Amino acid sequence: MTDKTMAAPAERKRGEGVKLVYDILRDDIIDLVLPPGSPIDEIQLAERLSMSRTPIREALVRLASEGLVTTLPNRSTVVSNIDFLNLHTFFDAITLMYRVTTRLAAEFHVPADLDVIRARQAAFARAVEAHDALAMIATNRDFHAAIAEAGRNPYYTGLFCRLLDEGRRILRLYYSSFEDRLPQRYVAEHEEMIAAIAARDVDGADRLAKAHADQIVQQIQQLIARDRRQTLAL
Amino acid sequence: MTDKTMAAPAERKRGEGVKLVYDILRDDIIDLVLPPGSPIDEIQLAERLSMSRTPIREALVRLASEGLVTTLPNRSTVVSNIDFLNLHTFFDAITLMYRVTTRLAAEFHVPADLDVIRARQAAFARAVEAHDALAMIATNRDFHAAIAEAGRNPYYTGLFCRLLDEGRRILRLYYSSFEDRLPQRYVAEHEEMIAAIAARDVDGADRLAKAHADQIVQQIQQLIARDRRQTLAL
DNA sequence: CAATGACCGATCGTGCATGATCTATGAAGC
DNA sequence: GCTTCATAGATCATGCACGATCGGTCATTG
Repeated sequence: MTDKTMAAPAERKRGEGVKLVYDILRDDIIDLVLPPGSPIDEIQLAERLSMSRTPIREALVRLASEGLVTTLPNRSTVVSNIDFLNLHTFFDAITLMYRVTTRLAAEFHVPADLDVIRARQAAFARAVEAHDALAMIATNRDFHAAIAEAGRNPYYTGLFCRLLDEGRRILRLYYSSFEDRLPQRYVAEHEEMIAAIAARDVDGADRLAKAHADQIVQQIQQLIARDRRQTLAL
Repeated sequence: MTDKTMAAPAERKRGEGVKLVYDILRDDIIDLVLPPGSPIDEIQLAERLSMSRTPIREALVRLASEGLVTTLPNRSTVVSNIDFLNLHTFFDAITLMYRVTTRLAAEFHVPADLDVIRARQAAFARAVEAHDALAMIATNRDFHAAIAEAGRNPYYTGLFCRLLDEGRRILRLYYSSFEDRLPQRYVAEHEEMIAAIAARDVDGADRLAKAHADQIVQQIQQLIARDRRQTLAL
């Protein structure tokens, strides 16, 4: 479908086939190259990637267990829908994960973690500078994932990354309506969070994370509300 | 290996093979029938369940994505170890999940949820009555899973159930050392939690959940410490 | 006579079985 | 101790069969 997915007849080593398919599909789903509801045909994919159906099925099983695709028994497997009715559960969970991961990062980080976090923040700032909304979404996710890693709780990082990826899908739906004021604010908030983490100010980090999460939740809700009005206006 | 896993040559419908293998392996891993580190041979399993390797591989992929098994590339897949060094991350995460799920249950439950929760509590009480430690562990998990369901946040329930299952594995290692005093206390604490949920007392439910979680964490830590001493005494 | 609904077969795609191949490991030989 | 080779087991390819959907045909009814 995309040029990227077409160009994969290169030699690949044994044992990397499943991961290859998994990564491609995961990226395409999160980037909405495959929009929710798209059917995923094993045979087409097998031909496109010039491999057999077996590794593709295994990648699909993995994606299904993470909720990114839904397999209809004996029929097809489709990209999972975004459940707009239960978005509040998403907001609730991601806000909590923002908070606990940032808290733990302030508590348990080591100097090397800060280097990674600052590098991710720099990438985010560059994306904002370049007005590249897609890059902003991706680098923002990486920034917070790095903070979570510094907290060193794999249970939280696992859930948090899932939620961040789901957030990427949602934001992609609306990224065209981004304004420049908010991203600049995010850059500043990120800097404050880094400072709190570096100072091992757990409560401060928590407070900033909560405020940051509320910002993002509010932004998404506004984007959705705006979209609703436009839809109704037709 | 067990009689249960042997008895599976019965007819099965198309599309249920993977789920069958997945459920059997999952139960055996959580119940420590397959202790951590056990190698899982696809061919042996295929012969034992009289099916081909394909559905077994797909079940293993699913288990791997949930962290219950670890696949060493191009070698074998083994049952994942319990990481005793990082147990504190487990305790931290499960305590938080106890709290948020109980809070949400107090907020969002409907009357039918309470029926399920009370039924699970009755089953737990019966297990305590019968001094059946294994049943206590299992029914306790079901009780809290029911509370989480009543909270209606699939992100939390997903992580919480994973943590509860991991807790089952840990407890199984030490279940022989259970005393009768603690389970009785758990029954009483469960009753208080139900009352708080039914009364929609969010803060009270939170407080009780935290106390309950602390109890359980403390118990596990004591069991481990006792085991350490015994190990050193050899 | 036209419209609607049930039955039936073709077709597509998944679910499972099995064969072929490669890789890592451990044992044997130098 | 290093190299070579045999072997076990994972990884991938391919073939077959079942199940579901879709279109057509025919009977029934207004």
